[in-house]
Amino acid sequence: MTYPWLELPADKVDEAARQLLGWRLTAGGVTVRLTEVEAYSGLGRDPASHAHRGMTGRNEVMFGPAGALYVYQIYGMHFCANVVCGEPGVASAVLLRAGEVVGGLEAARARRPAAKRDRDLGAGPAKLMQVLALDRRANGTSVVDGTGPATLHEPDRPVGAIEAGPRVGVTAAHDVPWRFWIAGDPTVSAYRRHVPRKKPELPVRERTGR
DNA sequence: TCGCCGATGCGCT
DNA sequence: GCGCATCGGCGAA
Repeated sequence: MTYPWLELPADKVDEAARQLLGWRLTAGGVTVRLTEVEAYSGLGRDPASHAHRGMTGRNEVMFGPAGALYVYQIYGMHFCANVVCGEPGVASAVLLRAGEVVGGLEAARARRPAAKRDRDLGAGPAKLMQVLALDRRANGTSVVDGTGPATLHEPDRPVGAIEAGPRVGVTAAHDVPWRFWIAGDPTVSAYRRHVPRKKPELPVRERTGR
């Protein structure tokens, strides 16, 4: 199989994100059709990118070859995955935000008992990971050469219209419309602007003077 | 449907 | 020690 987005240079990560819509990710006996993604630039000018401040132990994979999964843990309990794009040395990546379960429906339902409707099964970056039974062990594995737990396959039907808007849950660079989704798809969550978690009121605890 | 909130681990300053 | 590219349950509207 050929992966056109795999060949795109790092500065075209937004184009890679668009191209990834409609591709099918298979892992753990479940297949998901990508309906919502976000681009993150590795050029050093994207403050929202995990790689914005250079290479660290966590984001190391982002600096490697395209086609690898960059998996990170968020809020201590969830995992999210990116597909690394662009040439090695530049940390561009595409976050997988949502998808429609198109294979292995029973397994998907079993893994996400909280989902009330099938369209909710993969409607979120961490939900995708749950449905596909992927976690930190998938970090650094390839989705293009068959050696990893997850594999990407080209779309089996036309993708149709694509829409774009600001990225979700991102504090910085709110003006960049680098979230892409398949227009009208029910698995795409409504956009919510990032609300900084309200800091709990300063502890009213009196200084005990001790 | 929306908004708030707690859960919970760890990377990074 | 702070804050996070989140999710699900709850109560209010």
